Amino acid sequence: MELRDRILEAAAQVYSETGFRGATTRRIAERAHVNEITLFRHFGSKTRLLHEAIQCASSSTPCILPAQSANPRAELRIWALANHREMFERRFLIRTAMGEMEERPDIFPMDRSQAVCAGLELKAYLERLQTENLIAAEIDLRAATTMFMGTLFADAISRDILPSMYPDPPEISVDQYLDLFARALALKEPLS
Amino acid sequence: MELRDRILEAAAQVYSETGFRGATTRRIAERAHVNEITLFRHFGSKTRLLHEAIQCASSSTPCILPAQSANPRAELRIWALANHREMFERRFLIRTAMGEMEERPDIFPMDRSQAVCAGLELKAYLERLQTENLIAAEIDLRAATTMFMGTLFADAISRDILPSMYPDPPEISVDQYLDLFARALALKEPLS
DNA sequence: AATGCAAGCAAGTAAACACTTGCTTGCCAT
DNA sequence: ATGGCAAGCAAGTGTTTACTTGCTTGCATT
Repeated sequence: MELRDRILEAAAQVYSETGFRGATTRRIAERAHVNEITLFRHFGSKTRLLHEAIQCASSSTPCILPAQSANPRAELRIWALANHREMFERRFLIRTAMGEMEERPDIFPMDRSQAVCAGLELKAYLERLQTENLIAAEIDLRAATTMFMGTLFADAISRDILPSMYPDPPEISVDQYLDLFARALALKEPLS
Repeated sequence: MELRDRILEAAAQVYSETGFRGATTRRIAERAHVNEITLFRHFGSKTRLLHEAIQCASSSTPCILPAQSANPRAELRIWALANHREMFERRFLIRTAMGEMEERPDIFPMDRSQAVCAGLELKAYLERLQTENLIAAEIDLRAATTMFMGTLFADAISRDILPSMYPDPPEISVDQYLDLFARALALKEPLS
């Protein structure tokens, strides 16, 4: 079962680089070191192959924020870095899929994407902190979540094409974002 | 000279919807209600036509922050809304161009894009406020600028494909972002 | 040794693509 | 009225595309 995975990986790569129209069966076959006909024997059509390949390439194991928060600042740091890394590693796929979203809305399940799930998890985590009075009560946590996720997302997909805007490595940038975010939320550390 | 502009507009539209490969000369000609050959007579080749069309479609008149800030909060609100609107209206072009950035890096001049210029302007504006002690001195304004621009940018290009994440209209969302941003900066209003 | 299956190879099909050529039509200024 | 110019139309070029068919090769199981 090694060949099938090799084809799927090649297809996802070529799609990420050149989009649906640019991902010709010839190019995918070359990248996978496989005869073009093998693609059709395994997946039936280019469309089905790319669907499966993108599904595979976009699935990920979500990073989880702890239910009991001992050190919110440190926990958020680890979580934000992990999520930024996930999005950054998939930036080619994300950018291409977003660019083709109107033409092929079903090829990339945005509703269950990394960013949306992570956003929901972050919001739940912050709400817990708010009930523990570690976050000011008047803060709108949905806007805060959207703002922070937007910051991480924009960084992950723009960093490599706008180097002048993102001169620092992700670890430093995420720290800076978290500093500002903590100020905005008036985040307090829990007692002892 | 109306025909030339009609072709350019049609080309930019079709490109935004379907990308470079999808923007066939036939489709562009149909959209512009023009014979396909007219495209070649006017622009020589598909590549040159699309280059010019995208150049046209991405040029914009930047919204300017005042040099003397009387009411930072209100000034930032107007500025942020105008910039969000600019990006939102061009979201199809931005998404498509970003998706094809590696394959065709020169087709969309990202370095001089709306977002980058706006970011520089915002940073200069905030630095002025910081020298007037309206912003806490220890704030890293470059990170703050990147964060706010990232929030605006992610909102503008994701809002229509992730409605569950952006339920409020832009005017309300931008207000919420500004609330949080002002808290993060510890922004004060100038005296009298 | 015989069978079956997975993969490769050669060749071809119909459609779409960018772009060209030759000729016709309509309009505007002289 | 006549000339020039901008646009349309018809037809065709060579290339690339997804996908098919017929046949061969190699390997693993019985």
